[in-house]
Amino acid sequence: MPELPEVECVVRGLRRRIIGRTIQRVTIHLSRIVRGSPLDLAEHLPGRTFRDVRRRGKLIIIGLDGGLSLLVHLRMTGQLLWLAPEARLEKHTHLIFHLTSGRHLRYRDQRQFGWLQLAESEYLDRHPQIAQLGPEPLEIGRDAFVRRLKNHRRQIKPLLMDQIVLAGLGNIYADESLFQARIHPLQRASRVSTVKLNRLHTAIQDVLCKAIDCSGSTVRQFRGTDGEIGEFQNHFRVYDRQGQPCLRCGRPIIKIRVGGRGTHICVRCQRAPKN
DNA sequence: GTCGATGTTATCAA
DNA sequence: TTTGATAACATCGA
Repeated sequence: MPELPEVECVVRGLRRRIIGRTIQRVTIHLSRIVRGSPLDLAEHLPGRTFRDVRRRGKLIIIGLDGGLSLLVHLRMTGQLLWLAPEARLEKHTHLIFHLTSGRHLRYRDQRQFGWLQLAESEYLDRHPQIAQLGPEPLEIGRDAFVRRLKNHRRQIKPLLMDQIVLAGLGNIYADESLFQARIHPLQRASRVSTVKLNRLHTAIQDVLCKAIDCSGSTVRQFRGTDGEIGEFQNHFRVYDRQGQPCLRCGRPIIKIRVGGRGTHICVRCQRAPKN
């Protein structure tokens, strides 16, 4: 579910809520979602205080005192919810942080693909989930971005979604960015002109920033930390708009399959590659 | 009831 | 090097 903008909104919500709060205990209802030893987590977290929350790609990094960090990946349907202890226990709640204030931070995940993992703060940069990640799309400069993409002969959409190449784009924002830059998702990256790649760099930053301002997109069931839904889905120009007219030229948006993922394009605005 | 799809990613085969 | 298929899982809509 969540891509960079959604994860960024969760991170901001967490910052507002949990910094300075202390964990009293942790209850784990589905141990599979904890990477490493679930017992470690239940043993080492009580007594620790949340110090900072940040994001790297789609990964949430929560710093605790005593040199520990908690990594959380929401994958498709993960949620981190800030709730009163008496709040109804919703289905698919797999883990609960009971804070000394009495509040709950609950991890919920319908499809159970997401995970949490304890890590030593000192070695985060070498953590496999972090060390592998490509640059942040909102931080990389235009020329570095163009050089990075030009290096590859792959189809540009799967390339954009490859977290080693660029960290944070997923299916929705890849489609929206390619449409805005007027690039066909099947185009080989090395064959896209510099002009178009420049445009893509701008498009990605524009789309991601707007989505963050809209609190993300809620297509199925994304929720922020306070349970709020996003509203960027109301601004989609291609994603999930198959059959509806292109907002730029009027041609109906079509849905194709690229790299195994549903992909939305305007065939007039995004010219098909010749090969 | 069945099938295919869903915002992610790891892995394997070709 | 790149791709497609498959798998993890629950739910929804056709």
